[in-house]
Amino acid sequence: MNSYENIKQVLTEVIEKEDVTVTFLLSQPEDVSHGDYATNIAFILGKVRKTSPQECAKNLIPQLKEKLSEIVEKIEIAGPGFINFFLKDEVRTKEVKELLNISPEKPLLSFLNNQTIVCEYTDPNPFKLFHIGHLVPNTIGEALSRIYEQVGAKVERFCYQGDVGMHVATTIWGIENMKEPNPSAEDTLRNKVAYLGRGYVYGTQALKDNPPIKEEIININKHIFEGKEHKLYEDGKKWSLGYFQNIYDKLGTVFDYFIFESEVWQAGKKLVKENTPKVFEESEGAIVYKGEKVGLHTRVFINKEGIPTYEAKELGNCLRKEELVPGHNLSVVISGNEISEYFKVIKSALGEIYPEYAKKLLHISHGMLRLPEGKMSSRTGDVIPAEDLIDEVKSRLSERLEKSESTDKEQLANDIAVGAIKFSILRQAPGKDIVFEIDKSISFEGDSGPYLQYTHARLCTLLEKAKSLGISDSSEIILNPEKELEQVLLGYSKTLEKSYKDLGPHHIIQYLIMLTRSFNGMYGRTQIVDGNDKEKSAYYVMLSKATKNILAHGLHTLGIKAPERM
RNA sequence: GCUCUCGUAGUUCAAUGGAUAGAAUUCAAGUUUGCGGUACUUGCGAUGCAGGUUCGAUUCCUGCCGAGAGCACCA
Repeated sequence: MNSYENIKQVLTEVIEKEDVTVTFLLSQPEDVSHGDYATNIAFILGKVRKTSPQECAKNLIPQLKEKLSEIVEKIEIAGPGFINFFLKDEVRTKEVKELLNISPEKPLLSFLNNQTIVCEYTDPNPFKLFHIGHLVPNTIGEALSRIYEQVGAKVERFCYQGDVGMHVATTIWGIENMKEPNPSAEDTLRNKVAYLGRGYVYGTQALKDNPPIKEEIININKHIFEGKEHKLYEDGKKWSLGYFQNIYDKLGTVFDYFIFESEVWQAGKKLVKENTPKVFEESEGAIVYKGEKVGLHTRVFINKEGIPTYEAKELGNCLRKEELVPGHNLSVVISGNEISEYFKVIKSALGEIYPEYAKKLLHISHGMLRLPEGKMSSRTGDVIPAEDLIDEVKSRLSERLEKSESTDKEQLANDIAVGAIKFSILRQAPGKDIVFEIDKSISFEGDSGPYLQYTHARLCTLLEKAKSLGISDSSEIILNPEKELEQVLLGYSKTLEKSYKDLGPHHIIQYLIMLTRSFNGMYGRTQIVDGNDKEKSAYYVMLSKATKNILAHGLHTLGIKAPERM
């Protein structure tokens, strides 16, 4: 039992003796001078007793002191009635030493032991560009998946892709009519996909200029929906998927399952049909769900052509996940916030048919990624491909990378560029739009991915130097304990817990920035590796190693690589 | 018009109903003979407006003002 659990238990015992059932908080104060832990228990008790929090605190302190004398240096009342706990230095340092054993490979916490979570994210559509907007759900989805894994869950990663529908038919029509030769077989995937993109732009524009061609596109759509043979369709899908895989490799995502709309639309349509008019109803030739009855709005699930829309396909998607991972405990879907309202309708409809499925469905929405230069548009052709953005970030790093000590500079460039982008996405709470400024993201100064990675790389070389000088990492001599750094280090698992409970990877980012700042503070005022005083050095080396461990663990949990050389 | 999300330093972001509202950046002033200075320290600077609940509100409730997204066969 660590000191946190110990104090929490004692507080629980004390409050039980008072014969009140309340929930109190025990947390780390932001300010070191307020001690290692603080509780609001006196406020809660004061409310019940109708006495002042200070008075309650005063009454509690003697028994707390007695029960915690082993680990606590002092206990104080502070401010309007907080009780602050100051650990004995040796107790705190001992707990910091235990951090030397943590590794990203094994889960740090166990809230979700034996639970399985299905997590769907990224969801690019074949035949369309993998644009910078897809980087957001991918980054958030990967980070949340890893957070779930770090609290003990088994996560099955899903990618759901729209390989049928009007966007596909429009692309095919465009390619067939735009009078451009097919790419040769040995051409790069990137070029082949760009070719598909031009087909989509051409088709969209033609449809706008000449609405009657919609008939032709609808015919292509039906043809593909019915699963009939189509050479261009087969090729195009293969190119797209191959290209997507290259990007997943760069981003560091390994999906367990890919679901295609073409394999779930029948099931979705069937479910809707079977539940009409019980759940759905016919309206103007289409089959709709009247969301108004639960405070939402009406949405079309099957259009009057008899083709299922996004909504019905999503129902099929839910059923498919249940088939692939039977009995999973939670199903998370990460998507843009423009879908939020639709998703509520889908969830409500599903809930009328399969309440147990709807109950475990969790939708997490995110904002758009915007570049200061201008707005994105998916129809006019000025969409920015994700790969172009990664390349642009890489090229701006090139000057820095010339003096790098790394042996694989291409890999390093990718890791820093992707890390910079991911950091920018994860640094704020999911939901709001993200303004991505390339130069700030790679600045190496201030809040940035490269800043964290660089601190990690410096720690690695520092520790190697210590090792080569024969300095151990477990000194018994601690003259001036680095209280602040130790406290921050001990706060990591609480931060991870908070990130899990809030579904907010940004808490980890905030924490890592605080950690590196705190470490760099010590680095600036102390000589860590000192061959002339190995005993004293050992303590600082221990702190450095713990910092490196936590930093590596945090970055890994966010899906950001932590290179050992930069 | 209706629904949802959101208004915090000049700018980009934080803050389970709690202590002096934190960071970063910009600007100004410093530190460092020592391991990667791509560091560290100090200063300037903010809760849209008006009520309410509470010992305590950036957080919860109501109204107003402002921004974005969605509102029937696209995804």
